[in-house]
Amino acid sequence: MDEMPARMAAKPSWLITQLAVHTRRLVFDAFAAAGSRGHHYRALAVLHEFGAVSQAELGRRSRMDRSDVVAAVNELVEQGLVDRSPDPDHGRRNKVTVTRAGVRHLRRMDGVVDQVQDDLLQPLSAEERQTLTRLLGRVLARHEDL
Amino acid sequence: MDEMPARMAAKPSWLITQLAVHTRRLVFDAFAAAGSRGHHYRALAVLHEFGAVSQAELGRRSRMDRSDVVAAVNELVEQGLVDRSPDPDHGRRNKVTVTRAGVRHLRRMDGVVDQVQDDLLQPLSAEERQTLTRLLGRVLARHEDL
DNA sequence: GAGTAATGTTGGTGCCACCAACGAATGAGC
DNA sequence: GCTCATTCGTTGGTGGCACCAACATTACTC
Repeated sequence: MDEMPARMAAKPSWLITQLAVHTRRLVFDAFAAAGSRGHHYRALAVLHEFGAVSQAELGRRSRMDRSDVVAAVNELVEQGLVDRSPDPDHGRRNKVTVTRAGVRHLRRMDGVVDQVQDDLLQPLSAEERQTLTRLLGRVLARHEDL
Repeated sequence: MDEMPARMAAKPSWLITQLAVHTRRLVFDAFAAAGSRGHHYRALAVLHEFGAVSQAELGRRSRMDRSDVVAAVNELVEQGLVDRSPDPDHGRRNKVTVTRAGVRHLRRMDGVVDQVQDDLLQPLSAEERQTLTRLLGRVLARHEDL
């Protein structure tokens, strides 16, 4: 691989965005091979951990725009992995729930995701992986609450 | 900010791609405020550090697709920041060079980029920043040569 | 000299984040 | 109660970034 400018190679912003490109590809390929996609996994994860929620809350918890949630839920409904029904207590709101098949699919994808972590962090020791995760978590947290 | 699923919050792949979103926004906004863009900075950095190169090499060194290089160089030429001329020794190849104004612009953008690093890593100490940079660099290097 | 590779260019694709607007419905302040 | 602001689902669209296919032209390899 050709050498890149030194001023770029040393910048955290470059390292993060560039590594994210590779990461996205790993994740995308792994999901694609299993017939799924990132948005789907995120939605299923939210529904599994927080129970039935509205699409709006689903979007907030999975960091997705409302409009993207619509598409994701549409696709998941079509695959029988979630159910969408109007919330009886709440006129406008939808209640989205994972199906049995959805939970099974989520479990499979959990395995896929774990595999990706291993591919991604291959050059690092267990301790280094932990350090990296901790530091990234702190930086991200800072940027999430403003 | 709403809580996200625990299985996601702990995954390096999630932390990296999600932090990259915030990073891209910081970089994009900072560049936009200075009337520039990421591709432009990358191209100028390559030209400044490696001298006059072909568009193909420019793309390889800045991790851009050849087609994206065409657009970036077009725009930079229009702003007078680079010159594009046919390589005399090489029929098909173009020789791209930074202009005086291009170097000045690059220097300004260097300052902008440095500021972004500070915003980005605010919660970390100097030592932690160094650790993070080193770990990210190692992981990225691994994924760049296969 | 013939076949392969590289170059610049055009014109796409797709993911992901995001925005604007809208009608419908809920919630808060008074 | 009634008004006003907010929330919700949905449609349709933007833009950055990475990437791919094809093509004509030129260089490189054997």
